Amino acid sequence: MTSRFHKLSRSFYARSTLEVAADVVGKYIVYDSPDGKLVARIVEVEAYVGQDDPACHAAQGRTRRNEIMFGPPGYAYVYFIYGMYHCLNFVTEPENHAAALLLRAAEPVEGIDIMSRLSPGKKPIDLLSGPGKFCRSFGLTREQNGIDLCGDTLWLEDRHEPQPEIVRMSRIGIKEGQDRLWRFCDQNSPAVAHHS
DNA sequence: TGAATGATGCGCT
DNA sequence: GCGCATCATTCAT
Repeated sequence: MTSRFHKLSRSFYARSTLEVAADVVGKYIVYDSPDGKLVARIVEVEAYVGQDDPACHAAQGRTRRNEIMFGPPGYAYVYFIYGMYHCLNFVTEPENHAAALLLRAAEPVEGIDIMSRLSPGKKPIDLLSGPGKFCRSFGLTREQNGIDLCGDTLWLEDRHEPQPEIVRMSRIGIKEGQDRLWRFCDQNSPAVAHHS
């Protein structure tokens, strides 16, 4: 039998970041990790869009850290923050348009035992309910920066579920650019920060 | 239940 | 040196 699950192709990412953001909520992220297969349902993302977005890492131009954002779409951008956490992004828009989606929260689906080993003492719903927690529970670090999301290691899947009810909110943890409603959430997910 | 804070190290001025 | 796309803990109400 053929799989009902469809890996998202490069063209999915090669669009306006806000379009991709609205579409990516409710999709699944799959990681063929060294410890086993991990699957989660995406419920919260934030858009960071190019040179005109003061909160975007690419706002000050190209650097060693952010260069993956300037490349072609459909790649993973992983960075280290606050001395102890990592954050995962999906690069969007055509090459030289530096933009990405920050994965803020997801619901664990498969490999919960593995995630719990990486983040001890957490209830399943709290394993992936934040960008730092997601990377910790998935075992993602800067070693995974630059992975091709159209390859066989880390990718997104459409599992053909009904489109979730999406609410747009202000982005979290930034000083400038809070006027833009560029946080996209599944309104009904218990893993979403119910913050303003 | 919400506000304040410390942990901790890299990236860039 | 300073700031940071976070989180867990502490303390106040």
